Amino acid sequence: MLRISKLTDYAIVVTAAMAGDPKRIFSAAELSSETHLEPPTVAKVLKMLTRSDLVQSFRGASGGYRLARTPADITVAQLIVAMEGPIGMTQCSVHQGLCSTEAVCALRGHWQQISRAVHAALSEMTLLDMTRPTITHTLVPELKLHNQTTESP
Amino acid sequence: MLRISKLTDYAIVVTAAMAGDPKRIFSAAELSSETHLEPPTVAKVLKMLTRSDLVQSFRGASGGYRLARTPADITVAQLIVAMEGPIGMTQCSVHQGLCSTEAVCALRGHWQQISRAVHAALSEMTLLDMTRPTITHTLVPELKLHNQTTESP
DNA sequence: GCAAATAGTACAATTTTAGTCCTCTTTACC
DNA sequence: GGTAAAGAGGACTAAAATTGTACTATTTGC
Repeated sequence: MLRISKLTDYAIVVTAAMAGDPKRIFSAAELSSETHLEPPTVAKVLKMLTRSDLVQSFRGASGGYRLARTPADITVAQLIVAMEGPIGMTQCSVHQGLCSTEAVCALRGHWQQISRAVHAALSEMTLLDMTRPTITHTLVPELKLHNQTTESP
Repeated sequence: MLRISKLTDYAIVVTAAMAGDPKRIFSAAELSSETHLEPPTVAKVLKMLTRSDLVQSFRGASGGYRLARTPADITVAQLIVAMEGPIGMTQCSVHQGLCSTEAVCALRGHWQQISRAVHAALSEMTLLDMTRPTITHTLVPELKLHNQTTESP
């Protein structure tokens, strides 16, 4: 299915919640009840995002977390990279020399191109976009055509 | 890392090998030695691709496999879909109603948009492209060369 | 009929991922 | 200063997905 991990998914849910009030400092517990995710999970995600400087943390009593930048300046690509490491669809497109068939396989360069294209697509969507209604935003030219509204959340 | 499964990777290696001589019928054993992948693995991949009509199979003695279309008409997106099912980065972008937070999470429509964008990027790269030297082809949305409109699922 | 080849299914082992818990450090406030 | 709230960091367990393989059945050419 070409999927991101659940933890990455959670990271986006949590940061999208924070984007609703970008200046405010949220405790992990608050974000947990707002997103309906388990407290330990939310805490784990926030720690990871802090290490990548996508959110700022404040320790001590009345501490918590806040987005490090405005929602418009945080992309889905950045969030995915923070949680999973470099975007690459195959091992060989990220690390050289780990694949046993690398010597006889000419595909590595192509995978790198594909990964860059996917990365570019993911860089088009910001956290601000994620907080807006679905229909307004278009990502790639062709997609303007079939812009259907499939859901009502 | 946002990756495809190894089996999907193998599928592309195997079909890329077949693309070198699109008319020829290859046995699974031949493709195994050509790609340096284990015979059972190659067999498994070919069976899956056959079910999705990306390769044709010929049973019986002197049987084997052949690409069902020309390499230019088979995209990486199609191969990924054949191996992994619909491209969707989260469960909710493929199946409705399985995510427990769906009721309170407004992200589903956005994930569908993102998935379509990724699908579009993956539809730009064909098996023919994969057999060519790396440097010539660029794929990043801004530099897009050809607009082939493959349908989104 | 026999040999070569694919079809289909099932399975065991490995690897990843998820989720939780525990201890330590920092800070606000009385 | 003491205490409680909150994050930091790491370790660990359980569960799930992925892999790779094996086995049996079926088809076809000679």
